[in-house]
Amino acid sequence: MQLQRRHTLKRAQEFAYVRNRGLSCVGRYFVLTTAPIPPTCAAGPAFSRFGIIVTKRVGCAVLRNTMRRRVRELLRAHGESLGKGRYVVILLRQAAAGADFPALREDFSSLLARHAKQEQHAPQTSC
RNA sequence: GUUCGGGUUCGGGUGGUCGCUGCGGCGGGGGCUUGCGCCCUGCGCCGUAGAGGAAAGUCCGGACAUCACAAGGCAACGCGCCUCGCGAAAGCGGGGGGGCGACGGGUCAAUCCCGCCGCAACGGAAAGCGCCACAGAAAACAAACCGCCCGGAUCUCCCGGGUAAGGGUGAAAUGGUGGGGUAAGAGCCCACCGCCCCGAAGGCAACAACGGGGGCACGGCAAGCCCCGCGUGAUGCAAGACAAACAGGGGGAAGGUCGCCUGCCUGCCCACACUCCCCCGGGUACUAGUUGCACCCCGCUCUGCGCGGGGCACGCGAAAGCGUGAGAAAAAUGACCACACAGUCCGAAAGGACGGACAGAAUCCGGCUUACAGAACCCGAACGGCG
RNA sequence: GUCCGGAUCGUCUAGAGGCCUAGGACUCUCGCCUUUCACGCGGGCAACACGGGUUCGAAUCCCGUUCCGGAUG
Repeated sequence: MQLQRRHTLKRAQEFAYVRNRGLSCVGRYFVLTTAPIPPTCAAGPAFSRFGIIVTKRVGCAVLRNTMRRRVRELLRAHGESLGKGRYVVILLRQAAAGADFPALREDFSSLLARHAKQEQHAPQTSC
């Protein structure tokens, strides 16, 4: 799937919305949180929007850039299974520092499966 | 050839598939227009460009911008041997001078001299103030604890005087060695060395061969205050410029006062409400607008960052010349695969495994500092081999 | 991004070149007191972020590094 500028979350309000309202799922390297797109958003739910959080405790700037790019690549390859019309926030944990791409991919796909299961059981949260 | 030290350059390569951001073209969509057409775009395709030597730390210096305009003084801050070169400046480099430290040698010995190597923010301590703990008799300007010598005495012990050679303390103690001299001593006198002053060959200069004079005083710290010389207005692209909408109201300040080059003062200028401050209220398009801002200037122009000319920087090259010129904005420059090339580990070998140093542009440029695997080249030193 | 400031026991701090082998309070710990606990009394452990330089001598002065914090739309 595509991952252009319009597919990214930008404002602090949007990140706070996902953290307050969304369902989260913790893996070895990531914390995945998703929420339905808010009705106040003027844009249609034609696509999902993603935000990646890489804090300073992950490492120096070069390492943070590399990890963020690997997560972007994961989303580009596997992000479609999260469905459309959602806000998605992915937080990199400290253990992810220096993890290579196959390990990240394995953890991410298992996290996606668990997240889909959780989504089925949980009722749709009211906005 | 090996090792060590210093310097310069480079600091991962080639190809493929998929992807991201900027720009351009074509198409799509939207808006305006009767229309030609113009504008916008969070869309698609194609083309093209896309992290560093330190991009880092933010330690210096500039460009640029604003503070209405330019000026002087004080304060504050920075720099500080001489000379040459580069540079806008900061700074960098070459050479030299004196200084300090280690080593070796000279010498009876030394704080002295010579050689060699290394180091440094290296103006001034006889302009002034301050500090120099402990120890020591005494720590900065004069003094004398133990001693030594002379004289006296109530004669081991005390008193007066002379002395600064010896002892001990300290980071630092009133020039050093030898000789003369003396009651004992002392630059008291002499020789050599050192030091200070004057002159001076030489040197662009810092400096200084050498000569004369002086018995010799002037301890250290200025990365303590300070003095001398030179320099600096302040604030920083979140500087600033442009554009939309709206609605203003109330209170206060000072009459030579507010503001002003924003640490202080003077001077000058402007205003006398159109100033400044406070409070209440209103507006805010754009996913925080556009620009500054991504080589620059000029010309042509089919209006396309297209062409031409000139200039700047960098790279390649012997030269002529050729090539290149990131520009994001919750922030692109990536992921994977293959092949060679370095590197580490295991192994006798074949081979196998691991796996790319330090590190990510944010207005730009020049330096400084810090981090750094490895490669190439050059210079110097030591050791060894061959001729 | 730009511009500033700071670092001392586990915590909060004192310190302005020698009195510092760094003081105080809380904490911790040992003992005393008490039938026991608390309070109190006495003792102990425990720090100058790191690396250079100036100086006879540095927590203090200077330079660099590391870490932490603040202001600014």
